Amino acid sequence: MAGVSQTTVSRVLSGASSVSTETRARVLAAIEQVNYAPNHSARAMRTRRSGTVGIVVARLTNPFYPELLEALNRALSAQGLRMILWDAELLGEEPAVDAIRAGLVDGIMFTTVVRDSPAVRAAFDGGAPIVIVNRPAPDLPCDQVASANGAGGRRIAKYLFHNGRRRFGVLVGPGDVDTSTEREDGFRAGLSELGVAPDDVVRIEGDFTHASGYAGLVELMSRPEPPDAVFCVNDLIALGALDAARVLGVAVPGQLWVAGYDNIEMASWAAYDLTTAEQPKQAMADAAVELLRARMADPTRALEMRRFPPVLQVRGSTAGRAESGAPAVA
Amino acid sequence: MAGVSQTTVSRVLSGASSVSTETRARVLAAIEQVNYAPNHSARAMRTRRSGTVGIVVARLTNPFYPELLEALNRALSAQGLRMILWDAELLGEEPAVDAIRAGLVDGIMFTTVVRDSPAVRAAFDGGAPIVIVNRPAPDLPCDQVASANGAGGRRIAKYLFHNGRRRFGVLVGPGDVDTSTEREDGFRAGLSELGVAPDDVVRIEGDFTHASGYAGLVELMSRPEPPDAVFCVNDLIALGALDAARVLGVAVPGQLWVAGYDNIEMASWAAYDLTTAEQPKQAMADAAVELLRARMADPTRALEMRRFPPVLQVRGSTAGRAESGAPAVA
DNA sequence: CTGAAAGCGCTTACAG
DNA sequence: CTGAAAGCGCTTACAG
Repeated sequence: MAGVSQTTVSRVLSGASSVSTETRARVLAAIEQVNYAPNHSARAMRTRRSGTVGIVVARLTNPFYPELLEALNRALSAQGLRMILWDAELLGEEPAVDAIRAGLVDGIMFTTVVRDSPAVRAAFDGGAPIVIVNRPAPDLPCDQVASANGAGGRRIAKYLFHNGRRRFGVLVGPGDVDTSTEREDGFRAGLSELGVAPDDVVRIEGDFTHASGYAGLVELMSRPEPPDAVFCVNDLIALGALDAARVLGVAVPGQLWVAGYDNIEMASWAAYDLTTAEQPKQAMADAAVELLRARMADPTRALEMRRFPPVLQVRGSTAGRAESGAPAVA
Repeated sequence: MAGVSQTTVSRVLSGASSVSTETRARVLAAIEQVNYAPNHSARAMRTRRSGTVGIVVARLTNPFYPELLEALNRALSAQGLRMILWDAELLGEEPAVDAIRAGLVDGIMFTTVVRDSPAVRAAFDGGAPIVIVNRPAPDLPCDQVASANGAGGRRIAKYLFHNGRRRFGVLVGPGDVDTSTEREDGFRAGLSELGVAPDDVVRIEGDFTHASGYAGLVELMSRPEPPDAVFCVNDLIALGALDAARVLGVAVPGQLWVAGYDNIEMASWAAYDLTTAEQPKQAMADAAVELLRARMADPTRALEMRRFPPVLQVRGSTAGRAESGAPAVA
């Protein structure tokens, strides 16, 4: 090399300790010349830090997830961290959990439902740095970031009612997924506070897909007294519902109002123009990274659950009617 | 531990060398009991294999990329590999290239335009295991996988012409991106072979977004002699164009036919029902992984460029007219 | 079939 | 400000 010890090279690379200006220059020149790059594994082995965070996703076909992924990538990059991606549908959550123990990643984030399993349970109980984003899981002991789903559902209920809607449909996801149940429960609670009878809220369970929303709306509209407003627990379902309305010839918003949840990019496109509860994805991603780093720094700190209030985006699928506008007659 | 040497443990873990049945059982039991997980960094340092592949993406907001990402993830998982994800828009391509030298990843795949830079150039010239997927880059020396864009464009041209279309618009991406120029050139070549005058093909340059397609169609339809068919070089542009048609009151397919390229999931939704050239994403992803592994195994093998012929998906945006149907009058 | 030893490429006390 | 030495946790010849 260029006349100095390994130690010194390490020092100029880390920048932590002091090195004479002249030596530093000499080392830098040598590095440049040899095109030297420090070995990641060796460094990770010594420091016990990989600089990498595991992200567990599923259903990338729901545009919400790529959008969240971009936000997470931005938040991680800002902290000099990188992400390794696992698809829970392909492999389950075991590989991610194992990766923590193997030192492959410093921590992981789940953006999906976390199925309980011995390995998963052991990781949580062992206090591994894990954050759950987007899907609240009250019974799992880890830091969490989620939308204030209940408040969001309630807000949409009030918005629809105050604008004259009286017969409601709600298109929900699988019965055991908290994002869906929280939004639905909030919605129903909001309506019930306004005096709407439970019978005037028709519920159809499906999954978080376009196809499910499509089928759900077809079913709703085939009822003797079809609803005049439908709340879909996510945007993808709502887009499916709007497509079904289009095919059935149901006028939106003339005959039916539709609202979603998430505010994915497509919700704003002319074909849909969907009123929806926006999740502040970047803020949520930033919070998730912050919580993960805090946990890594102090494994004993108290668990935190951060809820982000959604912002109502009013668009054409509810006639663009202002949230606080005077009640209109249906 | 359980009465054996480190060497023996390593052997039962790797499974390569022979270990007596009894010893193996004893080791396995101990591993189970201690909940032991081998350290990834140490292993990677010794074997000089990380088992990880870097994927460089951008514009996850174009649904084509999440779909490709899922396919890549599937192909990599099948080989026991994992992926680390970089967003080129956030960080450029340097981190990925550096990661190879640092041994963080065994190779990388670019799914985006690769901007030439000293570091990038050095990696390519050094014969690093790199595969470019989706975006052909003829001047970069590495294995590549791409759609047969020229053939795809030509095929759409013939399809439209043989079904009576005579005045054409083409909505293209940035002028320096090969996917766009190849598709456009194929389209124009196909029309020219059929005797269509270049003046009957109006070209509008934009980018690969919904907004760009929207604006492009508005411009096309404002011309004195608007086209009766528009080819969009990707689906996202086509969806924007269809939304513009909807807003302008231009009937599709009555007044205007629209075709895209990619066959993203949304192309099949009722709101759009878009005729498009499908890219066989899983086959392309499988090929990319195969090429990368072949390169890792033999750095001296000849460079390969694999082209995948697209499959025409005929839908409502071109009246669902069969590809080989008798010419209809416009 | 099994083990002792070397070494992968770093960082970090410990000395000077 | 700089260096020699130890050690992170594995795998892989080399012996037996």
